[in-house]
Amino acid sequence: MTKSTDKSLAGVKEIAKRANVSLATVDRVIHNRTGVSAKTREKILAIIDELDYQPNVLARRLALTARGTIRLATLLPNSSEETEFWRAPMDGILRAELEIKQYGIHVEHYFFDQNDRQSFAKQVTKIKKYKPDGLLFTPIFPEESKQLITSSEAQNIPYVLINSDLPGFEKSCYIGPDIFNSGYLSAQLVGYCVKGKKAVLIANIAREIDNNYAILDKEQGFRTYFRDHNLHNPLISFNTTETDYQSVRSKLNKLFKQHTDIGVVFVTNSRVSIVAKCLESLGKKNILLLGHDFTNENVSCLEKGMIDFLICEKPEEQGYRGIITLFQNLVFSKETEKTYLMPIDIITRHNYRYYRN
Amino acid sequence: MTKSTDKSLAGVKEIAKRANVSLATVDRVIHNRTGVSAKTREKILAIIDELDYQPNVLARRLALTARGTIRLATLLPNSSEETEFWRAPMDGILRAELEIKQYGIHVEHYFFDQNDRQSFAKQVTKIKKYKPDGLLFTPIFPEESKQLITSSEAQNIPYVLINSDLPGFEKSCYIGPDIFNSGYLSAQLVGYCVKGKKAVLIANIAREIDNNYAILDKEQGFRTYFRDHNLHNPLISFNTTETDYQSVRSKLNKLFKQHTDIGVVFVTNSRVSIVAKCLESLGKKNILLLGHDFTNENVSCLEKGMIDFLICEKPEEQGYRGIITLFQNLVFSKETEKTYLMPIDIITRHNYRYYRN
DNA sequence: CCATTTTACGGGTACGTGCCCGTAAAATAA
DNA sequence: TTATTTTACGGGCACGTACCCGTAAAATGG
Repeated sequence: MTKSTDKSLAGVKEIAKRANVSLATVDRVIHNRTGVSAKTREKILAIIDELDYQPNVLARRLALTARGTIRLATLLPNSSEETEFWRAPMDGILRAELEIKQYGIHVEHYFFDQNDRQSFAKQVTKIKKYKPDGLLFTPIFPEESKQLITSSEAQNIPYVLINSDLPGFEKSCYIGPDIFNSGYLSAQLVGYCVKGKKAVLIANIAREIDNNYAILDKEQGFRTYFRDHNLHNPLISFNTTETDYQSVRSKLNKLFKQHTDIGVVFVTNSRVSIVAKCLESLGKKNILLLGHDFTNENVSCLEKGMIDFLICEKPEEQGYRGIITLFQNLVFSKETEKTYLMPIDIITRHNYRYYRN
Repeated sequence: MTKSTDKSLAGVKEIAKRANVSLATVDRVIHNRTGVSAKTREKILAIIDELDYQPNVLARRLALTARGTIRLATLLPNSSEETEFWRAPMDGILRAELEIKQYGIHVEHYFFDQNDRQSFAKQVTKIKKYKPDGLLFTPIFPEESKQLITSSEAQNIPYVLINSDLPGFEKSCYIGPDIFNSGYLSAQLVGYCVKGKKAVLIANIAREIDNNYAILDKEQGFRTYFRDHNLHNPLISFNTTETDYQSVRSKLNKLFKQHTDIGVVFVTNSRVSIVAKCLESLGKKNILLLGHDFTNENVSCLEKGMIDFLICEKPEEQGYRGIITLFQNLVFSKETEKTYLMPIDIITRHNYRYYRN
């Protein structure tokens, strides 16, 4: 049994006593300030090392509240009914906020429209005016996001990217899934469940697909699995930028007439429930349906057996962890991991009840 | 946008100023102490309510450190190579410990031998001598555990059960999986993956099986799924209390000769890797193998494709959350949830890398 | 050798809360 | 009425850290 727990109770006072100096001198050493002779500095550092001194977080923050609050900013899509997904990260952010409010942190929220690059740029200028000490956002628009990163680094303010990555671009912190492998895993599930040589439909339903790494990478991962494992099921891509129910339904209808042997549908984003309803209305049964995200609509379809698998990557925790990361970086100058890859969770109608997003 | 964030900065001082009283009087009201006239009490309570005052956690704990540390005790099986599983909850406990050490909490660890009821009882008497303020344990031995619960309640010390439950017995907090549904979910996976009417082997490999709810409930859940869904695959139970590789191998060998149509093996606890090695050595391929827990051995087999699915219930987090629950109960008198059911996670060789236990 | 600057350090206060102690005023007892 | 208890409140210190201010002693300047 170690005694380290006992030692770690020691504070600045104890150090000062052992070094025969005042609290202030110890303080100077701890904060690398001037005004201490080399000799005493060495002595104090030795004692700090020996005692394995760790500053009391509570007292530190308490003392620091006098110095004013730390300001954080978030930039995420506003969550519409259609893209309910973005509520979860915001929930996580709010939870983190509540937790660290006491430490003198304030968070300001900015929202943009997923279908409007302009709105993103507009919010960015607002944020720059606010001059936050830390920043959290999702790089949905690659070009604008790269600019934001560059300017953040120029001003030396820490930033965190969540939910989707900016492949091949150097950044200081990404929190989210490994999107390629997320697609790869989905394919593995399909591989287990599909019977024979049935065809597999890969459904990309989004306003923008061309620049959308979150979708493109996922499809790549999915297809790669089939290639890696010599599975010869036909893989049919289905792209549509018209995301409403009627459009999706009529297009699916055509596809199913064209390809009569479709046994699986994989939806590359959260719009699974729309597909589920289309399949039901088209009278398509015995089709394995899987897709992404723990939205209310999706879960409700999962529960009824209309969806077989949901792949989820804890969006709530992404938001939470993003804020906590900034907090720890700014307050305790803790170094942030470059990438924190979220688990890729498999949800069915029999474990969704226990899932925490 | 609410202004509540601004208000919540107000502290005791502000309340005192508004009520024209001293800090001490406000303090008395907050802690329901005597020595305040009904009139001023009312006035202060009104102001507290209006300001939505919430005490500063940091300052509170800092002030309280003078009053001595809070003592917690844990009682878990010692983790041998054979039952590596129990390292994870302990890791979580240690992580929590590190986090709340600063708040003046000390945790003492007690261990018992999973195969020896006596050792459990012995540790219980030691714990009673220690007189902890809070207790965390796993109720592997039902009778002894019930006694421990009863005595804890008599002395009014909060306790948390983790990992497996004590069905039908009233207790104040359980943190762990819904074991029955965990088995149910495993069966669902089998249902998706199994081809035709192949037989399914349910392997219970443990020193004690009769009283082992963690195993019995799981098997029940598994079988119930097959009944609920009219699946007529033969389900064969395989019980053995000899847990070493050689014994398991020879018994499996006999079984496979007896039943030639076995297509699936479900191991009801963490001893999946042993079975994996047996299957390999017996030259059995194309058998779907699934079981429990994210141990090193299991993961290594998963990686190599010898195991198809691992079902996990975040044992690390169970330990972490258990300690945090006690902490919040004791320090912030936060009421504890009666049951916190952990997610039931599905791990394959393509998402295990991202899993956090 | 004295005046001025620099170095090296100690004293003291603040952060928000918990709690002990002291004490006027009010209530009760003699 | 006076002595004693009770009520209702204020003052002040402590928790561990951060940081401002003041000041002897040492170093430098002329």
